[in-house]
Amino acid sequence: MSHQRPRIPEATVARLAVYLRVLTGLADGGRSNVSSGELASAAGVNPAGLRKDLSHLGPCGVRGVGYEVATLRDRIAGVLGVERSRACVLVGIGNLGAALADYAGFGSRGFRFIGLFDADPARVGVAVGGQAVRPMEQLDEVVAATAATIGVIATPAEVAQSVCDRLTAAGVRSILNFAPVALSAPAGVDVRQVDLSVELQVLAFLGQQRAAAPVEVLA
Amino acid sequence: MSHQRPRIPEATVARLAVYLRVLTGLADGGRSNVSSGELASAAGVNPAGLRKDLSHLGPCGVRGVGYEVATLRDRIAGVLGVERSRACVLVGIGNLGAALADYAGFGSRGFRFIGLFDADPARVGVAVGGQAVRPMEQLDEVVAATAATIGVIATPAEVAQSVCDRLTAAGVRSILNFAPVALSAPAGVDVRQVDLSVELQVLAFLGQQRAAAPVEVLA
DNA sequence: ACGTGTGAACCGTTTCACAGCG
DNA sequence: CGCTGTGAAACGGTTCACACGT
Repeated sequence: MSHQRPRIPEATVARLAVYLRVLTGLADGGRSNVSSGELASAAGVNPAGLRKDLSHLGPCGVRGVGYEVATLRDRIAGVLGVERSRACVLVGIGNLGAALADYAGFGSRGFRFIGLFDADPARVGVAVGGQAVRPMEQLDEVVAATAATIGVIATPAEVAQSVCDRLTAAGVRSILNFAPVALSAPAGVDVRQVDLSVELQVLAFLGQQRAAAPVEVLA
Repeated sequence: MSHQRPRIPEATVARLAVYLRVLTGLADGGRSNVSSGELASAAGVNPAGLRKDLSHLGPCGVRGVGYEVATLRDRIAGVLGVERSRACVLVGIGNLGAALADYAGFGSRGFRFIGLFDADPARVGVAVGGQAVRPMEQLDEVVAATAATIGVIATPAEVAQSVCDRLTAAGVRSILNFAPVALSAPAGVDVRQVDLSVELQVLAFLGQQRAAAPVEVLA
C-alpha cells in the first residue's frame, strides 16, 4: 500500500502524534489550512524541523500556501495507524492505574483498555473508568481472547518484572512501564519506560544549575 | 565548592537519577560495591555508557575493582541536589493529580508537595495524599510563602496555559506539564512535557512497523 | 589480570540555507 | 513573492576500543 520504505525516525513519530492532536483541534475549530510556522508554534517545535518531519510522509502541502488541515490530519493518522483500534491491558489499578484507565486522551487516539487487572482482592470487582477490575488469573485468557498487543504496567516496582514476564508470555508485544525499574523482555518486545520522579529530578537539576550560573546578560 | 564547570548533559542527568535509585536499593540490601556491568544491567543501560556518565562527576571508582555503593550513591545524590528538600505545588487534582499527590516515589527523592490546588469547588477541601485541596485563590500566597520553585500541572488542556501563566507570575521557575498542550513560558523558566498518549502512540507505531517487516532472520 | 576512565569513531537528530513549485 | 521540501552542515549523544591504574 504505502511506498515509503525508509523508516521514520522515532523522534519524528513522537512529534507526529503531537501534530495530529493540534491538527484535530484545528479541524474541530473549523480551520481549513495552516502554515508550517503556525503549526510548529502550536506544537512547540521549530518550523524547519516540522517540515523535515512531514517530509518523511512524502509531499503533503502546497508550496507558497501551506497545508490543508483535514488532509494532513488524515495522512498522519494513517501513518500512525490511528484508524485501527488497539486493544490494551492495564495491570495495577492503584491511584496511577485508575487515572490511566480513566484518561480520556487514550480513547480518542484509538486505544481501548479491554482489561484492567490487579492482584489485590480488595480492588477486584471495583468499577474503574466504566469497567470492573479483574483478578490476575484472568490475564492470560483475556489477552488470548482479544489479541491485545499492548500492555501497560502501573504496579509497584517489586512485581513489575513478573507482570512483564506474564504479559509477554501471554502474547503482548509492546509494554509501557510506569514502575520505577528497568524491565528485561525477550527480543521482539518493545518496552517504553515512563519515570515520573526522574522527570522531576531532571527539572530540579536544571533549576539548580540555572540558579548557580547568574551570568547570562544581554549580547 | 565543586570544580567541574563543564555542564552535565541532560540525558546523563536523567540516567544519574536512575543509577541513584538502583544504588539506594543496593545499599539497603547490604551491598558494598558493584561493577559498572552489574550496575548498568540493573539500570537497563550499556556499561560503557554508564562509565561515561559517571566520568562527568570525576573519577569515583577503583580500577580493576568497581564502585563503592555508598560513596557513589552520595556522590550522585550530591550532584543531583537530593539532600535539599524541594517545595512543589500541584495544580489539577483529578485522577492523575491525585495519583501524583499520593505517589511515594517523590517524597523519597526530596520532593514535597506543599500545596494541592483545584478550580473545582467540589474538590476543594477534600483530603488527598494527607493534605486538603486548596482553592486556586490561595496559589499565589502559598507559592510566595513557601518559595516553591517547582510546579506540576495536571489540569485539562484548556486551562493549562493560564495555570502556567499564574505559576510563573507567582515565582515558579520549573514546570512539569501533564496536560496535552505545548506551553509557552517566559525565558528562564524550564518546562518539561510528559505526554502519556504520545508514549502509547509511539509504542503502537513501533509495533505495527515491526509486524510489517517479518524479515529478520539469523545472520 | 581485571575493570575503570577516556579519546575517537559512529550514528541519529537538529538546524540552516536555499532550491523548487505554486 | 511566499512557503514548502530538502540536501548539507553542525550538534549532541552513544558506542567502541584501549590505555591506565591497582
